[in-house]
Amino acid sequence: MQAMLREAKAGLAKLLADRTGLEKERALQLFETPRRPEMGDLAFPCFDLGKAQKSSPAKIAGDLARDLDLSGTLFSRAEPNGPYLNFFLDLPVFSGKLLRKIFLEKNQYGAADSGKGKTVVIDYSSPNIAKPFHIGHLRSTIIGESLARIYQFLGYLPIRINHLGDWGTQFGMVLSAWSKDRNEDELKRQPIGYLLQLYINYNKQASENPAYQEEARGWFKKLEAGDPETYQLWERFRNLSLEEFKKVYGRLGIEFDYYWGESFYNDKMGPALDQLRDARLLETGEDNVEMVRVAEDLPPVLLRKSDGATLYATRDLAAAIYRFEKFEPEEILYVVGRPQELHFRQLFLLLKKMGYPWTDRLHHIKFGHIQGLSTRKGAVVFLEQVLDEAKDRAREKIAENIQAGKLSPGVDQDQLAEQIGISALLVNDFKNRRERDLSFDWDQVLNFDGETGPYLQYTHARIFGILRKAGKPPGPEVDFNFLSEPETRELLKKLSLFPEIVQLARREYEPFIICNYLFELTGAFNQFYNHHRVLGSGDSEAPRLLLVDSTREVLARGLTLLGVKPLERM
RNA sequence: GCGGCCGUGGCUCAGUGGAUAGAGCAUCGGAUUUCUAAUCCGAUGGUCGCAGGUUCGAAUCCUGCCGGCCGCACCA
Repeated sequence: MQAMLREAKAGLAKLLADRTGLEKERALQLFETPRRPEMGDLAFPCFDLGKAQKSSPAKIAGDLARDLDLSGTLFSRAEPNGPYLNFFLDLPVFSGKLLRKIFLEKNQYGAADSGKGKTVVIDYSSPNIAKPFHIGHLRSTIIGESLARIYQFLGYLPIRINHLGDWGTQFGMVLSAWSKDRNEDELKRQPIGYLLQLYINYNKQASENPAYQEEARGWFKKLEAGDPETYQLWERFRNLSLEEFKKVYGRLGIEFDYYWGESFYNDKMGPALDQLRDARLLETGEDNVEMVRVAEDLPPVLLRKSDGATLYATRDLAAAIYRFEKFEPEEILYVVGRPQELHFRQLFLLLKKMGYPWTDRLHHIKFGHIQGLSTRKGAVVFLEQVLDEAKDRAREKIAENIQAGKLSPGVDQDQLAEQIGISALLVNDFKNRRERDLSFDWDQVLNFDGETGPYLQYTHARIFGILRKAGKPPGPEVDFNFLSEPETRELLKKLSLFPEIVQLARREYEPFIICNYLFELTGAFNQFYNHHRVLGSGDSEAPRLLLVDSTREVLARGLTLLGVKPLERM
């Protein structure tokens, strides 16, 4: 699974294929990483060969170890170990190749042009207008942003779309509530909080009194019909909410290309519905609702309510068609929670039924929802609260470090605390595979020890410390024979994995893979750091400086791909 | 009821066909005259939910059961 440099493996695979008759591709797949470093750097299990040759895997491993000619490869020797054939890197050759490559490619190490000329539309974040940005929205926001950066790094042109929830019946409620009891001062003071309050109160009343329900629907119909006054009011609410959201995006360093909320597709749904009608896919059900049956074992997709108003699915339908026609993307990614899995399955099937040939380019990038995100009293936790608490915690540590003389009092403490807090929050999320439900735990978010954002940042800052004090820039003309200790070897191997890690993260739409890798990388670096000095280490100094600088390059790039800004001191 | 996802040390999670199942937190013990101790080293801790099956080999694949979460026509 974990792979060394691709060429290194490919070379070995060819050797093995020539010698044994095994297919090269198959051999390539079989490579593994040995359980423990002493066993070797790359392992080849011989079970398949044993079966094919009707011989014992252990004997085959032994024979191969004796017969293979490794000259010209990155490996110096092969050793049988039971049914495994273990290869050992020729470290000076390997480190020389690797570190020179990173030195030359700089922040493009791991990048690719496989996405050149291709566009990918990413639909993410998408909070609801008039509702607070709580930490449940964080996942979509940061996963989407990270994917955008990963795609960009691989040469794609990402289109970042924020599919704001700015349309729908719930808006009718807010408008209706406002019409009954408005408070301009409150709206100015805390726009989202106030609009939310209107919505909550109204919703409560509506559940008891059907007349309220009716009235809200009436307001939404009016809005959808384009009534100027209603539209203006709606637009005002929308802008107020958007301003609030942009504050959060600013803190996270995120900029969208388009804020095309659901309202944006208001005039694009008609044609889509006509098309469905022409194709005789649209059926009329109970109370005149209009719907399409997409599969026998799935519920039908409702596209029009009995009062003629549209639904979420109608807008998503129009959006998909519009986006595809406008951008002709290689892929459209919907970074939306797993509870909406059925909705997207239906949507994709619906588009397929309409005859669009690109429906296999649509992907629902689902993620688990956050458990326990409410306070003891049961209120939702706002994202900004969490961010501010993490920031406070970081501020304490910064103050300690200044006191201890590890950090100059001149640093921008607020900016630093902000960045550390953000990394804590983001990494707390990226630590887990995205489809898993995430348990939100204050103690965990505010703990800066171990596998955390601050750990990654701290490692980066330490590296900067060394480079700052080195006094001279690292160079590639060094004696690679001095990079030989076990800790050094492990760090080098981790560095070599980065390009494939990025590819894998894209293939699986999984920022976690990069995050997890960064923990392996920084873990290896910190072991190296605690066992070996760089500055003043004589002949080792120059090669170690190059190694450390390469680590900085990869760590900084990895953090950036996660949406985290690397810190130079902390 | 139907469908989907999940069940791995006290807690949070990696590992999804291969070697003695890993990490972080927590607990206990240790490391700093020298590049930041937000670090590192060590110890304790697991019948991988349960029962069958497939395989040379299963945490991983198949079947059944138990437990939890989510979704299932006019919310988004």
